[in-house]
Parts: sequence; structure tokens; C-alpha cells
Amino acid sequence: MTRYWLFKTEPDTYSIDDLQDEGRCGWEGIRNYQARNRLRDEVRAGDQVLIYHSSCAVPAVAGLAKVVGEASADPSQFDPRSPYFDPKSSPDTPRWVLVELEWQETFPQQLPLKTIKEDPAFAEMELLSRGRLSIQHVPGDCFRRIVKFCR
DNA sequence: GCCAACGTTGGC
DNA sequence: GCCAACGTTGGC
Repeated sequence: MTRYWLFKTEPDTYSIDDLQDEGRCGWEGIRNYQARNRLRDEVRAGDQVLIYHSSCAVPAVAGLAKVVGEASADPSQFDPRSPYFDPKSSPDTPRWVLVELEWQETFPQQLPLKTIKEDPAFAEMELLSRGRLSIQHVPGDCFRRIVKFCR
């Protein structure tokens, strides 16, 4: 069963345009246990992922990607030069995982957080109740509404 | 840049 | 295992 997700990213660090340029990428740097557990236990190949830009002028849903690789050890946790380095993790028992994403669309029209907050149809979005969680579930009807709005 | 909300750490 | 202190996130 295809699931729908929203992954947050700071566009100054990695944006939907970067993903479009690269085509696909390992979604590295998730360092929160609840988000990690979702990546490891729930995110599956074929799932659809809305890419959300946070900590920027207009926080908004900016594009669409697809999961093409399921959870594996995030190499950045072992790299002392990476901002995501975790000295408490080891290759024997990796603490953090990543999934592989493939770019699908960079939306011509972004859907701002402001609009999501104002429209009762988006009341179930985790952006409203669990804004800090970086890997969020998206109800199917919300997903379809968002994609329709943004295209 | 502020600060509220939330997650993590570590002493007990 | 509790919880106070501390650190981080992210909208504004």
C-alpha cells in the first residue's frame, strides 16, 4: 500500500531544486528517534513524499518525490567532518538511517503553511499538531488536495 | 533575532 | 524512572 509523507528540509541546506538537479538522493541527517523509527519501520519503496521547505521566508510544500530505497545506515553519522556526525554511533550498530528519494516534481505553485493553517480541509495535517517532526504522515485526501493545488 | 514548544541528557 | 536543565527547531 502506497503511503503519503511530508519530509521537511531547510532550502538553504537542501531544496527541491537541489533534488531536481541530482535526480535522486539519500535523505541524510535525520537525528530524531521518532522520525528515525518512521523511516525504518514505515517508509516503503513506492511511497509518495511531499517536500516541505522550513525555516525560510515562506514555509511551504514545494515539490514531490518518490521513495526508491528503504532504510539503510546513514553514512554521515560516521563522518567526523559531517554536521550530522554522531560519535555515539558505530558501524556495528548504526543508530541513524536514511531512505533514498527520487525527484518527481517541482511544483509551479507552492502551498504555504499559512494556507494550510487557514483551510479546515488540512486540519489533520501533522504540520499543525506536530510541527517539529521532520517525517510526517499525510492523510490521502490531504495529499490529493495538496497536489491538485500545487500543479 | 526572539521565544515557545518540544526533544534530549544526565544526576539522583 | 523522574524531572530539571539544557539544546534545538522553526514560525514569526
